[in-house]
Amino acid sequence: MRRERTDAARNRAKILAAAEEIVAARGVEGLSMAEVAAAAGVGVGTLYRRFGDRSGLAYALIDAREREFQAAFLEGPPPLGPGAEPLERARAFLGALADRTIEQLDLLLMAETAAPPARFGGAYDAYHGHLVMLIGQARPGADAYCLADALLAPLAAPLLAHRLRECGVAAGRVKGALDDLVSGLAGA
Amino acid sequence: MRRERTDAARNRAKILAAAEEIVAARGVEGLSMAEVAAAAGVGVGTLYRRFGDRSGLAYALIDAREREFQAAFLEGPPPLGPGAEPLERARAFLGALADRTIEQLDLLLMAETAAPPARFGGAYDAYHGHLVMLIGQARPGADAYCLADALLAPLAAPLLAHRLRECGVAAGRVKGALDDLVSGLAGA
DNA sequence: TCCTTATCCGGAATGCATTCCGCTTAGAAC
DNA sequence: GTTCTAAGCGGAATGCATTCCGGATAAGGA
Repeated sequence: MRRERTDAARNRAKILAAAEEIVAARGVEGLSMAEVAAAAGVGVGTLYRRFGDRSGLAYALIDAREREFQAAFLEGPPPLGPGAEPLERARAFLGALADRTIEQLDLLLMAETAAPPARFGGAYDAYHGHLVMLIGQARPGADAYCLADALLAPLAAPLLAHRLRECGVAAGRVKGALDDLVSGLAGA
Repeated sequence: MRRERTDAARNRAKILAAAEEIVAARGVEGLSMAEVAAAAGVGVGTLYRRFGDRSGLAYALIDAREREFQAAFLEGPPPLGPGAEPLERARAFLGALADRTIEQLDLLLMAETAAPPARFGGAYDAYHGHLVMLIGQARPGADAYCLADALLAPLAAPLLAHRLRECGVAAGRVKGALDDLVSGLAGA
């Protein structure tokens, strides 16, 4: 796997910029592959070569704003970063992730039509791995791997979007429920 | 809202039968709207009038096998039906739902591309309501509504499909994790 | 039995994601 | 500077879900 060719890198940047602009102007629904390609001045084939498909493009847009969040929970100050109790970190992490998810709900709604490989790789994997570590510290005997999935699942964009937008549920309640579940893990 | 016209009812049945047949023969991927319409001997417009869209058709196929399950947890014998402790019922229910979800994974994968209204109405609502009742009994003060969503979320088809098929996770582990979470709710 | 009309039907038309493939070019080797 | 080739490019072609709308028809009332 060699370094990306300079024309390819240039095109990637142009595409991302064009996509951001379109999303800002007309929202996520207005984001059609043909239009992004035209705005970026490349062919649609190029777009697919770089991002795989529509949801791959959405993930790329999300990932651009992803780095700082990962830094915060990996090496930032407590309670998110190291220093706090594992379950307290887990609660803080899930709360922060909920906020983040809500912020980018439309983009995530579009991204989550992706096929599993893309969907559960990348950022999901990072979140999952982080939780596995924290749960493993707090409850050495437990199936941290599956518990981490179970705690991440309630933050799926479609469910969140429905509850917050259609049912009038407040974000705080969702976080509260997750807190309860994490707290329940302590006593076993 | 009057009764369905007889020709409409006949077409609905023909469409469902044709769809079942195609799924049995070629799997869910082979299920194209045009093909179902042709096999049923109706126009595609009819199909859309009746089922809304592709995922609506998938839900209709699933719902056909849904009645008996609902009966089991509403009025069947314990531990699924009435008679057992609420949290024990909740564990039994989630375990049974997991089995059921895994059985129909392909159909659900197709159905869950649906927009929220269809996706979180119908069967989901029934499951959710049931859990809300059980959690309410076990923990009067808790936010049963959000906790129920959180416990149902890990059974989302895409996550389950990925973990079981790509990662080699056994179904029992997923159920075990849910058991742990439910058990954690007891001590609070 | 004959009207009336709300409901339903069919399938052509549309729009968009995705694929395909022959052409072009960056960049390494000499 | 020249050559070579893997990587990249464009955009026409394809396939499928979804929409549209003029024509048919079930069903209740006169």
